[in-house]
Amino acid sequence: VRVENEQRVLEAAGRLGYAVNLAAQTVARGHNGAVALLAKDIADGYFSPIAAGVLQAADDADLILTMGSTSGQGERTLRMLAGLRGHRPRAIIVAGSRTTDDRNTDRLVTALQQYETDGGRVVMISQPGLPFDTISVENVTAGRDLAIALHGLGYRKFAIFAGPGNVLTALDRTQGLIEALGELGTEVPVGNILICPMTRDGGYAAAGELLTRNAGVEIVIAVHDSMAVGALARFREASVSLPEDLAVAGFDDIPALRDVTPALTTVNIPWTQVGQLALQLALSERGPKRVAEMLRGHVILRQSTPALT
Amino acid sequence: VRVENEQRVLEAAGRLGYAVNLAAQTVARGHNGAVALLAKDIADGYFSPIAAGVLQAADDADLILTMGSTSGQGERTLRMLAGLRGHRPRAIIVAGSRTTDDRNTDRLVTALQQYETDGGRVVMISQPGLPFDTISVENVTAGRDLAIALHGLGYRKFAIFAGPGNVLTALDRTQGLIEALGELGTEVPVGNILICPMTRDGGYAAAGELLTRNAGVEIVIAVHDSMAVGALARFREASVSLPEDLAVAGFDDIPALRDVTPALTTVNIPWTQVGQLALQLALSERGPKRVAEMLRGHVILRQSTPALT
DNA sequence: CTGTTAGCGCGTTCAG
DNA sequence: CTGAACGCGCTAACAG
Repeated sequence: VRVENEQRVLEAAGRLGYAVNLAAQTVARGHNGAVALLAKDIADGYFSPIAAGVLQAADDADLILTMGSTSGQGERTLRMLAGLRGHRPRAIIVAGSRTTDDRNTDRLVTALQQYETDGGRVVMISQPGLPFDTISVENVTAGRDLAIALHGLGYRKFAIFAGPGNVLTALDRTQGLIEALGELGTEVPVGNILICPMTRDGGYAAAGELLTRNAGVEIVIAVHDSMAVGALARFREASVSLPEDLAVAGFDDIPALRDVTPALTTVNIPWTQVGQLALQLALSERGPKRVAEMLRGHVILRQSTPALT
Repeated sequence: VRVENEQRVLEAAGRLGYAVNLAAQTVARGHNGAVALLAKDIADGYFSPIAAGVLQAADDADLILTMGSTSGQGERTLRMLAGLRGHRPRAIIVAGSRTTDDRNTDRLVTALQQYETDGGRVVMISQPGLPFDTISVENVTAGRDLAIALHGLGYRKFAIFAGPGNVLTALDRTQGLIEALGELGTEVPVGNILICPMTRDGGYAAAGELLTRNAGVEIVIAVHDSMAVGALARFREASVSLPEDLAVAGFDDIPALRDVTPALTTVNIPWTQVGQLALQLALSERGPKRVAEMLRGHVILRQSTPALT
């Protein structure tokens, strides 16, 4: 293109206040260049670290991210997916733990495969075992590592805020905890394993429940930090001194932990890296065989779980 | 439409995995039905209550919200606006305090007027004095009310974390504080007014600065809660007992205050209502004369500012 | 109520 | 390197 003409056009465009019509581009090209994130199980007000990881990765790649969050409802997830598809994203990333009893998984898979047939790209986060490229996290190992670390500090009387009974992430972490403790000779009484929503308020409620039982517990482990934060608030209300009277630990190392007292022991999960890998995968061509990568977390000991002397 | 035919079409659509092409709809209709939120000055990790208010309102109205956040940079805001326009939203809401020295305001106004000419709808939040429909907040009054309340509790030695020197919201709140205190006979020494970014980290840094000065202050007022939360963290690190040795107050009543100790005194700003009004305005036809509504906040006293005896 | 037709703004040909 | 023509999937306007 001649420079002179380019200038002339640009100048005219500026004068007339022209703005590209991305919708028209999308129609002509078949997709809109953006990546969609379909997130289930977003925890509470504290924005899910999963989403945050993908978001940051998208930002670094200078990519637009369309987001849809559904409250774990299978039916709603399907509707949301249909809506997202309407925008013709070049890739869809599905994040959030799968549940053991979701009858809609099949329909989800079908819809996503349909989308792939239409030329889209699908990447799953935290949902191993589905027929798509997947990035996930070693939740059982994370549970084991945390249990071993805390047992090493001298803790023996555990309570576990185990999350809902059907969320795989919660189940895996709980399993890891119980398994490792068992191998170390420490049993967790069934009564000390509390089922509750994986949210701040869920942790708050479970803490209240635990208080009424007076179970002589030394430490509470919540399978997600947001629950641990809620528990902290409830214990504080009940004038339990932390961490002297009771230790607390969580999982994920969410950013909100910065402003919590005492500083919370947790298992850092490299969500940013998960997000980057997922995005990278989403932008790449689909290979002949399915990618299935697993990442590990690492325990971070902080003031909420001092060594018992 | 005959029910029989509708069924037949729907069934075929499901079988073929049909998904509407919203982009094509947008091209044909001229806009995409969504409302865009162009937010400046998003505070820190804690998502701006302004955006949260609009988001909630949009959710209630079952509307899709396109968001663009710019870090207060005038140049970037313009580029972002161009990008948003490309998506053909039916309305654009511009949120975030205006600054006194932004040379790009004129260009922003021009671009937005161009958009209005093309049939779009523009609504401003917190930026009074611009030629568009506007919802804003009485920041001077909020400052005055908080000052009067705290003076009433017995406080006389104030420090103010005043935010950046060019953000109108920060300036107005600071002005209200100083004015009202002056009328009550309490002067705030210029050295006790700290300029800092309107973020958690800004408050954290300002608190550190204040500690080195040893100014004999009874109470710190930050012009935004996120700064107050940061200050809390810094004071705690320095083993200042709160609120015994030092009181702290903020503005906005952001949700993150729930998990902060001690509970923070603040001025609740009805951001949800602001968001609702803005959205309502954005969906309505533009009237002959400009709408300019002002909302008031109200002081909430909590444990961080006990009465001095 | 139904079938038909003309654009919407842009990418992608294919000639000039 | 440039201009013209076609088609993307859909809405709106119109005729049957």
